[in-house]
Amino acid sequence: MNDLYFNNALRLLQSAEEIKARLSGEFSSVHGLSVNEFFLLMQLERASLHRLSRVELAKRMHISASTVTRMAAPMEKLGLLSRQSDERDARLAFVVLTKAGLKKVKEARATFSKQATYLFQDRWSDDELNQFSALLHRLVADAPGNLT
Amino acid sequence: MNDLYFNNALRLLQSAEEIKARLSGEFSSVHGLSVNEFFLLMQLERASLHRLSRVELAKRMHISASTVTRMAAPMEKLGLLSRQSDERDARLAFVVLTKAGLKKVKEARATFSKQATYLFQDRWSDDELNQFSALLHRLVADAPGNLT
DNA sequence: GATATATGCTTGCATATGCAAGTATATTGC
DNA sequence: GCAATATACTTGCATATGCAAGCATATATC
Repeated sequence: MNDLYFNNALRLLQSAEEIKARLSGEFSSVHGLSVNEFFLLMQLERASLHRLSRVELAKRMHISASTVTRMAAPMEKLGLLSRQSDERDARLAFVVLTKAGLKKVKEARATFSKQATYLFQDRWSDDELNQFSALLHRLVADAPGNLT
Repeated sequence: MNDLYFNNALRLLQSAEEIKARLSGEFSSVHGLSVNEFFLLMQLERASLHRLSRVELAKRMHISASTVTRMAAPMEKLGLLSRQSDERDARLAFVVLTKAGLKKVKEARATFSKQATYLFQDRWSDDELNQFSALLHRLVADAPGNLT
């Protein structure tokens, strides 16, 4: 058992929980979104044509296909998403970001950015931030849903 | 909006999700535990007298008190935990790690460590690991449930 | 071209979790 | 010492999520 590996992984997970806990309150009150819904919008914002099949979205978000179905339904009612079928493959049901969805994700991104700033600013230097960013990049660069 | 802060926070959250997704499968099949149950055991392992009140445990884990109640019940049936009241304050119901629970958390820690090793080894040098660890420490050092 | 297999999505059920209300006990203010 | 308030825990309800089964469509095999 290597304590250096162990501690790093543990600290990373605990840091993520801290951040997520801090984000979730503001997200729901200000934007009416959960953090996961925000991530879904970001995946679509980044995708070509602002759309993804449900299965692809599930893979990128590390969630099940059924969860995508159920997450998308209420956001579609709110007008943030719409549904689009594929002409060639009738099985496909794309989740598409609407104009309103695009606006929403940009607003929510500002909240996320503000919280991230609180977290790192005054605690880390720009050099350290860049180091950290480069190291994390190696962990997520080849992940299917990497948003950075 | 500062993209450096934003990207770091996002990468950190995405890395954590990657790791958690990778861990959860092996944890449930090998140890019969969820990752969160493992974290609960680790909190108790680290606590003085191997015990914590439910409220304190909830704070350290960023979960609600009711979730602690419900997580502890089945683990108590399995003999990993027991319940202890306080003589002075009858409201308190400590969650106590049993001998079997201590054994289980040590086994599970080996799994966690193995996965952490897969993740970082060959990708990061020891120097980088130490840098990363120090930076993360600043994020979680003052958190109530910091396990490192 | 018919059958078998694979893929994408949805739905039923089980589990996990938070919030708010309820209950029991402690503490505070007077 | 009593009433008001605070704290610790539990429970009912609502929401979120995964798994497995089911359905529709596509692809492969022959």
